[in-house]
Amino acid sequence: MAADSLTVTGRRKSREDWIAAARKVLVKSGVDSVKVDRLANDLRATRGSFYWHFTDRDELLNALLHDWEVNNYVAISTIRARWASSTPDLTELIEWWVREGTESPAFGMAIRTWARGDATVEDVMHRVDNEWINLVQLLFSPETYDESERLVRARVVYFHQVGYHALAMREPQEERLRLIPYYYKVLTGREASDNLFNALRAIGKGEPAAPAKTRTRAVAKETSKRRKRS
Amino acid sequence: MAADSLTVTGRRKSREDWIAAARKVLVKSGVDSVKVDRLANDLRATRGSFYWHFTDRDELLNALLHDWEVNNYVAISTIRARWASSTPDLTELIEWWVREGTESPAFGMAIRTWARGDATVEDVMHRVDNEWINLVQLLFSPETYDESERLVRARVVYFHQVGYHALAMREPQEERLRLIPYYYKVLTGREASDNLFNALRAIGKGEPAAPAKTRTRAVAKETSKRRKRS
DNA sequence: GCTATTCTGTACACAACTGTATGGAATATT
DNA sequence: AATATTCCATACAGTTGTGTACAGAATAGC
Repeated sequence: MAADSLTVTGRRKSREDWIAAARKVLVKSGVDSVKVDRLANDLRATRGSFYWHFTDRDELLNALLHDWEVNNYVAISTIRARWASSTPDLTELIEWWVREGTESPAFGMAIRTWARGDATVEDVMHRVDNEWINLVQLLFSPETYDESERLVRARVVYFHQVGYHALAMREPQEERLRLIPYYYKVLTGREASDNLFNALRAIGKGEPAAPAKTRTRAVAKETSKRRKRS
Repeated sequence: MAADSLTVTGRRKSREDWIAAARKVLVKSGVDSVKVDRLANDLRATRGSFYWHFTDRDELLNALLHDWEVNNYVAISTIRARWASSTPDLTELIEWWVREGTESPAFGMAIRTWARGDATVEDVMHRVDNEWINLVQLLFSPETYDESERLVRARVVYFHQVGYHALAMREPQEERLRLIPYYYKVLTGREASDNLFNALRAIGKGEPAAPAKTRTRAVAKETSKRRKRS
């Protein structure tokens, strides 16, 4: 439990250690830079270890993709569950997105680029994106908005969020929080609620970022089935 | 002039041939897949040729980045010029973005991923993004919107567009065009203008896509100065 | 047609990777 | 403590890639 998840010196390397190291490289330099050879260096281990945990470089890549997929589904259904009992509100999403730090969005971006050259990855990505868009649509009730506008509003909310990450914006948290009510207004067409202001205040004070933690945790244990990369 | 820009069989390979081939790989698989070795295969040439045109693999990469930057500035200042003489309207941007086909946005995405691992690329990207956002802000007059709302509206427009590309949405042109008036309404808060409908009709009929051509044309000739990749 | 210049292929030296085989270290089990 | 199991380092064989050197082909200039 006394984890030092960075270089993981000393103790033996678990499957998850390799995946974590791989994710770091994936995020920073893309799939093609994920070389077991370099990971071994990073982890101060040898490739011998790797090939005990994984049959293949491909299996590692599968694990990476699978983790991302699962993390997203977890996030989506958590929010969906919350929205089943109370009125859906953009605040919930904003909170989630603001809290997910810097690692998780970068992971997403890496996946998206990867998807351009690999049909399997692209499929996963599209499935996840569709789920998100479906979720966001719940924000706009069918009574108030017609079918097409609902779709478009949901897309704008989601695209805008993904775009934000794509730009790798690095503005101070303070400024980001300051602007959020404006986003709320532009995206929903309504003035920001008290709910939102309270949530922002909480985030500003550095509350324990529960959601972010959930999203980062590795999940897959056995994805073994070989996936052919196009 | 009788170009067959794909495999470029027969005739000698120009610097631009190499760059074009490289861009194709960059877009599909990321920087780290841009290997002079493979490009030579693709072009049915040998590495000997490459190393006459370029001192380095790095020089090729520089050229790629430089092209992207210039293409963007060209686009931005074209629109800015148009908006100097007539009232800025989102229609102009939408036209531009819809027309730029599938290659150019993918190029942008590749650059964005590349930027995560290379500070120089990141700088270029941020400069370009800022220029775009400044441009888009012209859509929202300071008389009608306060400073922060202007910024946020411009961002939402731009982020949303980048996000759209990040998702690699592939819906039929028809459907895309159908939804555009809704986007217009959501993004500006106003109903779509006649202008827009006319523009959409023109695009629907497959007008010569002038802007897209401009953006795709290679530009750099000598970028030689070596850039250190982090 | 001859010469100068521009471009390309081939050969060489070496670095970065993948995957396999295997002996033995580290840890758990009794 | 002895034994079984899990995990890792090393050595080997092969592929992919970078960059240099140089001879000579292709093209342009005269």
